[in-house]
Amino acid sequence: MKQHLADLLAHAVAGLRATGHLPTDGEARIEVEPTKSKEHGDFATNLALTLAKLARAKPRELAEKIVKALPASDRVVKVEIAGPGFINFFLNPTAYHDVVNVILAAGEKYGRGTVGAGRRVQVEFVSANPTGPLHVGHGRGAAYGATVANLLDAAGFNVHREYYINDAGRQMDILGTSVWLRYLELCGEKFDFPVNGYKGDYIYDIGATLHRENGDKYRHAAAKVFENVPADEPKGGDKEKHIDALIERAKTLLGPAGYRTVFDLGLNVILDDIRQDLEEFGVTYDEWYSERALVETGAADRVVERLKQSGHAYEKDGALWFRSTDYGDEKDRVLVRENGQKTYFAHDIAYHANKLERGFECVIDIWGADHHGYVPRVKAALAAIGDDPNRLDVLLVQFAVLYRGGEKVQMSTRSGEFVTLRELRREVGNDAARFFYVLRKCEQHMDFDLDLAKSQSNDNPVYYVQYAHARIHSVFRQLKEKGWTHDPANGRRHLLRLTEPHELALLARLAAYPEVIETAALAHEPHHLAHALRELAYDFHTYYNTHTFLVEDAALRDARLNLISATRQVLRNGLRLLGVSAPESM
RNA sequence: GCGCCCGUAGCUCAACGGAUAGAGCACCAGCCUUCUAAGCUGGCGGUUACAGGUUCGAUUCCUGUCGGGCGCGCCA
Repeated sequence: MKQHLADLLAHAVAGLRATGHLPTDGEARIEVEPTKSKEHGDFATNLALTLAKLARAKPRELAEKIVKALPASDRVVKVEIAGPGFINFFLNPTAYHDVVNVILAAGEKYGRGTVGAGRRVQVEFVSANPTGPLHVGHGRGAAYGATVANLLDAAGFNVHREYYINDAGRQMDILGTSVWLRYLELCGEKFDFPVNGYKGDYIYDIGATLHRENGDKYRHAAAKVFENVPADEPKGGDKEKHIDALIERAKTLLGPAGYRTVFDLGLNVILDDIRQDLEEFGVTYDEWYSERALVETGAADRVVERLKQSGHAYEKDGALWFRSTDYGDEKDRVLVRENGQKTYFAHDIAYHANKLERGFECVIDIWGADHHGYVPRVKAALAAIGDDPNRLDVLLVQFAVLYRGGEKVQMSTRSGEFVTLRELRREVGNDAARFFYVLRKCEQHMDFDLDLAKSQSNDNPVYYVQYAHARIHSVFRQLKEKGWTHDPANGRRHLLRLTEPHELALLARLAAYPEVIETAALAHEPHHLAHALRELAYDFHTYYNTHTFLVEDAALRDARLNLISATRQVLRNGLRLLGVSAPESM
């Protein structure tokens, strides 16, 4: 419909240009929007306002000319000029009826678009360190990323979903060492566990597995393990130096193969847990990309070398620095540490260079907002190695604060008192979690009301939308009980009977759905879809409350059943994109 | 101190630079013999934090101030 009006306007503009009423230079961007108020018709364009300057004419006068130049259309009953120069289109109500046929014919494909056809994009999200279970912060990134990816897919893009496994680096060494130390405790060794080690219960479990499968194979005397290791913090030492020395000791005593076994056990157990958690949450990936693999293939070395060769890196204080300030970063960043180890940043440059090399037109990263300071340096690095930093779009997801009984749920990663994603899913269910997480745009701080998410009432937007879907199924069950059947072909012949304001509103909402998908996909903003579904549910519920569908008049009945059947289809399609179930009864 | 994000109705949040800034909740007044009351109708509620600027037009863009969150490591 929108396109049809845009075509009419384009025709008018071309006509005005041909007759010299409009200059031929300058582009005319034609924007047609659904109106907010019925007084302004069904669709409106601000074309005369945007072209006024170019045409050196008053907007309203230009609008007159445009309207005169418009070709006739049987779908448009009236065109008005209003306000400062808006052109309002009033549609023939029958123009909307066809959307019912379109939806029923397209089925689950209704809403899919083609803007992304032939374009490959990558969405990397969650990518939490495999050092422990996912918490509710990761949950938002998971729901958000999965939905953005689904939307892009629906908009026709070729989408690659990826999880970057941070399986290299110091944090993972700390994890591996923590596992080993817990294992040593189970072997009977006595010592103080390092304050900087990972203390979660799951570390004990992994240590126990190690012990069960290997007995004393990796056992070394505590005295040997802690010999000459700098003191830990409680004993007046430095906790960082303490844990680093323990990592080195683990590597020496266990040897490369033994260390790798312990390390990989920790990594794999936790990664499997994360994978399972996400899968249960309806979040799946095309690829799990290993940082360690990237390092082991020499990609990180090569990218550092490139920066060195091109003069973007320099040595200082025994380390190798990237001059990111040349590209607007606030300070230069270390690539290779004094101890010869490359930083996470160096690996990440290699990773992002690799992503772009893989030929994605656009690469989307979804990060927690606490990583925002990291964006300029990654973009700087991409620019320095000759890539276009604009191909990388980083979405920063703000934290979600949980509320229960009107009180903030206290969380602290430091003390280990964080709420896990799994706990949240258990408490409110996958559907509510997925829906609530994408109800706000990512840069918005979110208040997550657990009580609301759990409540089975219309105040809960998830139930409200799901119930609309279930209610339509219920109507069809009632139909059967009354001994009637739905004749879609008959309904199709009598769609003209749908003239009630509630029906026209519902039709307009259904017709707008594909555009919602496109807008949400291109803007990477899933909340548009969540809101649109709530509004669609609202239109349906009010319609339901005002009119009876199962009337004696078979023509009207079938037409209405076609309409609500189409509504059900759109609700199902939309919920599917959000990763929320569409129940048939509640 | 510097940087990024946010500031819209009592609360939670919307609004490609467009018309009279919208929803839901809460509150107030009505409604239930109905295909599910898990509902409906109406009402109340705003100097879009503040001050400038850009223009036909600013919640939206720019500058500054104030307030909240986050970050500022040779961790990841």
